[in-house]
Amino acid sequence: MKDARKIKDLLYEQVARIGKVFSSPKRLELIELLCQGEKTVEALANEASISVKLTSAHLRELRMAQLVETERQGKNIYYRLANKSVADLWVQVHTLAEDRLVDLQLALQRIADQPDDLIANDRDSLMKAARKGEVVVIDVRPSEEYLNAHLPFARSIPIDELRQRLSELPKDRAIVAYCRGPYCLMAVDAVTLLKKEGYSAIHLREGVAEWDAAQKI
Amino acid sequence: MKDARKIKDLLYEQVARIGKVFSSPKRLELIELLCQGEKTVEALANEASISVKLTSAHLRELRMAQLVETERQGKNIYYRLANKSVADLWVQVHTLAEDRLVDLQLALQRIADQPDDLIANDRDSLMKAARKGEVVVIDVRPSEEYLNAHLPFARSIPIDELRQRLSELPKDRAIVAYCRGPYCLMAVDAVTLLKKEGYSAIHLREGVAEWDAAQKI
DNA sequence: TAAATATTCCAACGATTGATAGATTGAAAT
DNA sequence: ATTTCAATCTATCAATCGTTGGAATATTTA
Repeated sequence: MKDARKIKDLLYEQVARIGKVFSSPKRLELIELLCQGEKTVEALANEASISVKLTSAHLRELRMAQLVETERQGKNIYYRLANKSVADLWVQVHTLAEDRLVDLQLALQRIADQPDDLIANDRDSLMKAARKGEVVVIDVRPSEEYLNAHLPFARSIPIDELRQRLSELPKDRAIVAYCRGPYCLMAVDAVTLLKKEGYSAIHLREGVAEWDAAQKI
Repeated sequence: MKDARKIKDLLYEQVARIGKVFSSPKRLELIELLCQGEKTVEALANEASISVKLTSAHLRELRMAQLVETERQGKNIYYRLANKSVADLWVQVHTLAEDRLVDLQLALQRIADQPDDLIANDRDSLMKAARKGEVVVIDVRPSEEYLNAHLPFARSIPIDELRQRLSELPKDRAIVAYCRGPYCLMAVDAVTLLKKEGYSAIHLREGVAEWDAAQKI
């Protein structure tokens, strides 16, 4: 059976097509953005700070690996993840990275002012507190992303509007802010602003994708 | 905040270090082998049909991504996965690949003679049947791999010894054979042999890694 | 101490990839 | 029908990767 080798090579090659998608930083960023809901090429390019052309090229890779679907709506072409398990895989990849790579751990620690992990470990108690109204959970992503999906009991206050809408928030309870995930800095900024204004604010590292992936394990 | 961009780039770059490991067919094969237990460089090279040098180079990538650990035992250096979640990630990557890539589905169907999936869907009933002795589950991998970990109720009959040890197996019950996973052809060969010899044999696509990963979801 | 074995390091080759610029498609608006 | 706009395709260059061969390292064995 000499061709057993050929068959195996073919199989692993196919799987590597998926792995390849997750091997480029910019593609990872695009995947994380797509975890927040469908987006146009231009929107993705802006968010990821790369040219539309390059974005299109990366999205082509995603399309060829069958990980995204496209749909034309008027002038624009919207991309979305083909499957929820793509988001789950993204979460598992970055979780493993955070687990194994010291450099990444250090970089993440430098971003957020420490003790915000007490919550990530403890989803149930956060939900209980949110349900009872003991804490206020705010989603600081753009409102379209909130509408697409959000954590239970979360209120939408996009980071751009936060300063003007501070009066909506109570000062006697903790404000928990989250955004797209651990690599999105919007929640960090929100917490910084809130603290400066005298609120007791907590940064939740997880986004909707991380939350969902954690729920089902 | 211009350097928000720099921070993000750094973070995604780190995660891509993990993704990159899963982007090469040969590295994937090495990971699957390491899922079966610790192995020397030479053993890995033989199993993957590549030179020791190339194996060493690929293992270097794995080491730099902190996904494997090494230990010297006498003359040899043994590699093992640094963490169970590396095996889980491998399972999730190849599962997503099988889910999305038609080419891969077709290739897998061509290997096995169809209706062996009835079991994969149905782990509990297989276990019940195995517990009651209604079916005989055999692990056709090398015995070291069996010793490292195996499915409950499984008996070790390495593929090389199967022909001589046929008398150990009953003809009045179904024999379920499994090996390293869906890309390993040992169980397929075992089933082919058993059927030719008049046994009723069933191929279980999953290996220990797949089984474990499925259990905890 | 020398020889044998297992593995890694180093240098080099062609193949592939990420990124950029220019030309092209294809739907929508005038 | 023509213009406009979003997105893709093509060509290109430098950088990186997979692979191979030769030299080097470290450990065991004689």
